[in-house]
Amino acid sequence: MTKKAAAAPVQNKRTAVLDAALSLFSRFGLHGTSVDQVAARAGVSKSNLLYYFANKEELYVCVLRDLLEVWLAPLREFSAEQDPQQAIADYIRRKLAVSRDSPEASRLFCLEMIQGAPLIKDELDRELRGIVEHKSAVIRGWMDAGLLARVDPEHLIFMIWATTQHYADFAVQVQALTGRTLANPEFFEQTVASVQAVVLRGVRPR
Amino acid sequence: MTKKAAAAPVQNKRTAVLDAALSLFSRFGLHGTSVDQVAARAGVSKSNLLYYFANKEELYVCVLRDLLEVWLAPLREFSAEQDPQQAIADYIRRKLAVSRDSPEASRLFCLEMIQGAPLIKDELDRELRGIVEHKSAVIRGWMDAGLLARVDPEHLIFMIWATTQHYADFAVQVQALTGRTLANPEFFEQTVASVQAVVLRGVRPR
DNA sequence: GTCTATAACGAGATAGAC
DNA sequence: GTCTATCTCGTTATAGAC
Repeated sequence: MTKKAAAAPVQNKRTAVLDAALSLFSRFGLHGTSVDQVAARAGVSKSNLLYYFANKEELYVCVLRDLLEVWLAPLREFSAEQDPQQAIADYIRRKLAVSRDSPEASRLFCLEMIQGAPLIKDELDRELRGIVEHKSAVIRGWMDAGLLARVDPEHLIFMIWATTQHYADFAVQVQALTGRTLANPEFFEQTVASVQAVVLRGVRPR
Repeated sequence: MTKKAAAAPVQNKRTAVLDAALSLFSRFGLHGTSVDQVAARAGVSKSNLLYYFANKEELYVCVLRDLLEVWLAPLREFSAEQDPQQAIADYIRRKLAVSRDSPEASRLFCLEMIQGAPLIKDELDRELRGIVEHKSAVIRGWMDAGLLARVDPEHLIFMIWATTQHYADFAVQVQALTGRTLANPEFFEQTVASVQAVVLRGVRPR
């Protein structure tokens, strides 16, 4: 109890710093963001921040690690027990919800990927590869059973990833062209429906 | 003639610098790249580079301007005179060809978008908005004529953009998961076929 | 047009008092 | 744990000779 009471403020500070860091790194990148800026936004001093995180890069990696979990969660839920059409529809909705609720995480993930993901490449290779292979096998099973039209599962997965992330990563462009973002509930539902419609028709068996 | 002979080397240097800059900016971003690095890669001295470009930001904006043209070209070609299925199939192929041939341009474009495109937002608003509205109208016309299933044209365009760019922007991830990139001719054709298949079936009228 | 030298600044990181 | 002060280095940009 006493331990928890003492540790809580520390955790709060760490969290505040991580939140501030995500927000700034996702907009300006690692090199475009100064430790000072992160500290200011988190409401701590620079040297205090550097007491919690040994250096800037360690902070960055911590942010990325948290990120990876958010990014992977919807894929982990993708289930083999469901009806295939329903599983895909649900996955699209969940992924779009992530783009709506954690656009900064999505953008930083994208930034990191573009730069070759030097800091999380190993983890990505290990973690993601296994999950994707598993989910691809599930999709392939559905196709074998005649429940889905035959398309390369990897390309199908890429298409869903790319399309759903686009609304977070290119939010500025989407906003410029449609006047809206996923934060608008009506636009969110319209987007879910459109993406689901094209993808589901695209894999519906003849 | 004499003028051209004198101007050519200068143009070559400018071009070399712009090429080097694109390559580095697209990997490390504006702040992650030093003028020194760009100069070294272009084979000129730093101060010489700063003779051609007043400062780093001007160089960056020049790179972005060239980029925008590459990025917009396939969309401009998107024609209303064609058969809709063929027009969409061609557009997907051309866009994937850009991802294969100019992955750095695609990545820098994405980087810039994520950061809110502060430097080219105005141009983007003007240029892109007009084209997209025009192409959307064409697609809507096809739908009205019963040649395509009814989907929101903007979302359809986003889906094609996102999916085709993904192979450039997330090349590292694609490589990690499939072992290949668009540089592989076989993989390129397989990708074109998969994306076309899903999208075209997705918009095929009932 | 091209180079060397250097000014001027910003940012990451550390030292040490409290 | 938190602060102030400071060290140190990399980088942009300029000055000025050739």
